[in-house]
Amino acid sequence: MRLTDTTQDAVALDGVGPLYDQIRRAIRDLIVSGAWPPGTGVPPEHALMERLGASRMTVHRALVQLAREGLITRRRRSGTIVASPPASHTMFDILSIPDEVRGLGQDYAFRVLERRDGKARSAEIARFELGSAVEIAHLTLLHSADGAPHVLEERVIHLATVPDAATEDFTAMPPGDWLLRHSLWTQAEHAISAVAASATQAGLLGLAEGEPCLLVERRTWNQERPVTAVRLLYPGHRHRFVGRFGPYGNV
Amino acid sequence: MRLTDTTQDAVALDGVGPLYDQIRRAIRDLIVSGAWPPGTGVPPEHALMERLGASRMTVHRALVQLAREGLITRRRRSGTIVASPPASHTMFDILSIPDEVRGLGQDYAFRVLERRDGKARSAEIARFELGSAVEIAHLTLLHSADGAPHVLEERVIHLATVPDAATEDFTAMPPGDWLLRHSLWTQAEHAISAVAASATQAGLLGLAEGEPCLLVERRTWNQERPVTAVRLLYPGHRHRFVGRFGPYGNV
DNA sequence: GCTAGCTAATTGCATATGCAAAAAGCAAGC
DNA sequence: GCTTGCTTTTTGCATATGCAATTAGCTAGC
Repeated sequence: MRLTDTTQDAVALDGVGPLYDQIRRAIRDLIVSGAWPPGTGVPPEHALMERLGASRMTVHRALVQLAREGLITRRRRSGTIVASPPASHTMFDILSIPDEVRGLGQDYAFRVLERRDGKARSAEIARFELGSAVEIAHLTLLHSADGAPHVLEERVIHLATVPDAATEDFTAMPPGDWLLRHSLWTQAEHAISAVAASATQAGLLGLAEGEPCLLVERRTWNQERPVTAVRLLYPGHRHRFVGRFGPYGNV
Repeated sequence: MRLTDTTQDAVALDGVGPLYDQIRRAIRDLIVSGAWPPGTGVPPEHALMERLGASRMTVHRALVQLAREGLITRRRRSGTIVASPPASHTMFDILSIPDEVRGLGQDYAFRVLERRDGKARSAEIARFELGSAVEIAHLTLLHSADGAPHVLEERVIHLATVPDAATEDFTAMPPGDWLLRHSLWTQAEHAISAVAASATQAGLLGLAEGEPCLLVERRTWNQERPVTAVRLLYPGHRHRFVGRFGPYGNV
């Protein structure tokens, strides 16, 4: 089954800038907007050439660049398909906590401590910088690695953007992973800071009150619409985020 | 004055992979190795074409890609020159603390609290993962923003790699910035964690003992040779590192 | 000396052409 | 059915050509 009939979609050139770049952007927009989801077959160069009235080399140049950017993968004879979004591109990327734990060679488990759906309360509005009166699911979870507390997660999901979340109980998969599969995001904002664990947090994480923790806050949007916001509290003495790179890019 | 006579350097092709990519890598290597420092004029396309026996389009393709990667900048008629390494490419990049503070619109100042040159002592060896008996300069500094403590820096500089550091007193410029101008780096490793401020640290930063701080540790190398290692301690409640991006790259 | 305008160097872009390489799918032979 | 090899589709690469756009540097005129 073909997921998407790409012949129906207008690869629309906007006339600004070089032709190859117009083509590149037009296809990129179809991909990032979700019109061509991962796995979709991109028309072959000859087809695009005719549809766009450009030479094959020009179309080729656009596609090669998209491939280098990781938006598409190309194989001779098989053709070109839309790639899955890269799981990670910096050390603060959207990453799955199960993957993170398993990547360390430890057993992963999680537990939903609390859940409440409905209009956001004032504490939540302040903590997550929400608009007033938005409908959210509010979750608190504890992730553990080899049985020991790993990270404490507090999350809100915007039900207006992700209505399916209302009927999902998050027993099979933590909400972060579920959202990666059931929603799209186009923007994310991360902040990292150091805070002292409150009494409650310390209790859940097995720390003494006031111990330093790394707080990772992340908010994601899909085209201006908020998707989710999460605060991840990592025990500081047990955790480091590490990255390695050179002046001209990651290695 | 021409910094570098590029006509003397061998743009050496290795015969592996596509020609345009061999050319790209050959020129990239001359740049990242320091043979063509920033500002060096890259030979024009016609010259490379003759020297390499390739067509102009092929040479062009290599140069266009290097330009997109930020290694060179190109202007019609003026030609192509080696670009300065990008100051920053993720939120944990090598960045100048003066720039960081001034970017927040605050006044910057710094003070060297302590300095000792000589063989590394055991505490330093442990803290910075040094080899034994390496010659280092060991510095402690306090950076301030609008008169208030901003970050506490503890740094070692490998004198074998950067001998000039021995005769520099770091009054005009903090060592981080000085190193950016007086040494090359090809690799860096960052780690970020949360720690409690010790009594001494708390005193210098104007905190209470035990308050959470963000600890950024960074080590840099130039082709396997260690250049410097630094531990930056930021008051946690006053500091956040923020980054914003989309699934397909920074915005 | 100064300015306006020309010249020429250099990169940017698009096209056409031809061949190479990979690999999916088909056909022939066993 | 299974394998072998051929055909054909699709991308990958290199070249040649021609023109456009930019602009450094020169020149002529004042």
